[in-house]
Parts: sequence; C-alpha cells; structure tokens
Amino acid sequence: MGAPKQKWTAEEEAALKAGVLKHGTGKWRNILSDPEFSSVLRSRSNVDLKDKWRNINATAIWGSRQKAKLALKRNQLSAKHVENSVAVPASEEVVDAKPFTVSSGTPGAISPRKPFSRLDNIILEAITGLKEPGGSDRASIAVYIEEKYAAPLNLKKLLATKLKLLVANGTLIKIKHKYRIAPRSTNTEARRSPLPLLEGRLKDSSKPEKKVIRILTRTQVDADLSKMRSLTAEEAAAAAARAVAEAEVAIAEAAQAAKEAEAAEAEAEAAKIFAKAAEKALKSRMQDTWVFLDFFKLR
DNA sequence: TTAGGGTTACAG
DNA sequence: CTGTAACCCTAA
Repeated sequence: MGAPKQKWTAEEEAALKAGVLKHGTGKWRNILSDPEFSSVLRSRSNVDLKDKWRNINATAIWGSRQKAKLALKRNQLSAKHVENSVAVPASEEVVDAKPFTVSSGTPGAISPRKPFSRLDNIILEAITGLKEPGGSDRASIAVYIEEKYAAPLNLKKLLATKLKLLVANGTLIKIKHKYRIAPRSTNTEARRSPLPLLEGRLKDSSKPEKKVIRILTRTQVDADLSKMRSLTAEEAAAAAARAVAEAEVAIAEAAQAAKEAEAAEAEAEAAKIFAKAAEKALKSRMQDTWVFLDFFKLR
C-alpha cells in the first residue's frame, strides 16, 4: 500500500556515516537532532538509522555471504541434520570473535559492540594460545595469527603498531621483545592510570577521553581493510578512500584529544598518552592505505 | 531510545 | 527460490 520501500540514497548514507563519525555509534537520536544532518535525514527515524547502520556494517564485513547468527539460525531452522563435516575451517570464522573484551569482562563497558577491532582480541588470543612462559615475540604472534586466521596483507605492520598501542595502554607488557598479557593491571590501584579509558563509560563530564573512545570506534576501518582483499579494484579504491577520509578525521580528533588532555589535569595523563599512541597508529595505517591506493594507480 | 530478533518487499 | 535491504516488534 503506501510504503513502497524507501531506499537509502547515497546522500542519506553519507550523512549517516558522517553522523556516526561525529557522534559515535548508537547516538541515533543525537545524529537526527544535529542540524547538519537533520535536513538530509528528515524522513528517517532513529530506528531507521540504526537499521541502516546495521546493514552497512553487516555487508561490509561479510560481503554477501554468511550472516553469523542469522545464517546459523536459518541453518538450524531449515535443516536440523546438518552434517557438520563441511566448512568450519578457521579462516572466515573470525566472524564470531569471542566475547573477549580488551579491557575487562564487563559487557557493555565499551560503548559500541560491533565495530570493534578484532585484531586486539586476536593478539591476546594468540599470546594466550601460544602459552609461552615468558611471553611471545612478534614473529610468533604473527605466525599464529596467519595460521589461524586469514592474514591481512599488511599484518606485520598492523601487528607492530597494534602491539605498541597495547603496550602503551597497559593491556600488554613487553619484556625483552616478548609480549605478555598485563596481570590484571598491577594491584589495586589499577584503574588509576593503566586503562581507564577502555573501561570508562563517562557520560557528560568526560573531557578528552570521550573522543579517545570514539577513535577506537573507528577501528572499523580494520574491517574495511580486510574486506578489500576480496574486492575489485574499483570497490577497493572506494573503500580505501573512505578509510582515508575517516582516518584523517580520526587523526584530527586524536590530536585534539591529546591537546585537551594536556590542558586538563592529572588524571588526563593516561588519556594523553593513549591519544598520542592512537594518532600515531592511525597515521601509519593511513600510510598503508595510501600505498594500497597507489598500487591501483588511483587516488 | 536503543539493540536485536523477526518480517516483508524487492532484485537477481 | 535465495539473498539483501528496508521495515516492524519488543525487551531492557
């Protein structure tokens, strides 16, 4: 009858992305209220935004196949005999990365749940899985990841920066080229400096930390990068361009966050360090992206 | 209000 | 028929 399905226009989609970029995922109502997007998204509800964002991410990560839970459920519904002899290799299974939170086990501690880097989790899993007494070095971790998962083209580089980052924020401890998982953050005063950023769900009083967290959200760029592996040059170029644009914004915000942290007080110390580390990581990632684009003679 | 499960419309 | 995207329902 009266609703022939209102497909999303490129402009609306762009507005949504920009909105998420500025307000963060989950702030649908906020995005709609923003005068900058309200015009374009006038005919969309907060739920619409949420659904659209879900679709975008779903298709971005799994191209056009396997639908995680949905696929699983459908399988169980339409076929209960399942011979579980086919598939289930360990390549695309990254999909259902375990609920292994980087910070703590608190569900919902981190704002978004979906667009979160899985590399962090994989690294931790690798170190845990390798079970090396003194910790594992970069090479071992890389090998582990390459064997268990579909290795990204620039895994080594990503791994290097990621490890550095994890060490910087206290998640990992580096001892003589070996990395090991930080022991529950030393003692009781743990939450003081190590990784309050990851735990924080700071509401309004937050200062730069809020922005830092948003930067983490942007690790969805990781998904884009891995997605490129199976795309055409054109699609990949588009995705890369998007990644660059997002990275640029992220870098700007990271720098801003660091600046604000500097201006703030003592407890902002950790925020400052983390923000700078994030900025650096993003910069190197951007470089990777540019190399990638160059490869396709585009840009 | 939001997240997630579920349903319907539509394209291939 | 199958997969995808827009839309709907509801618990928290």
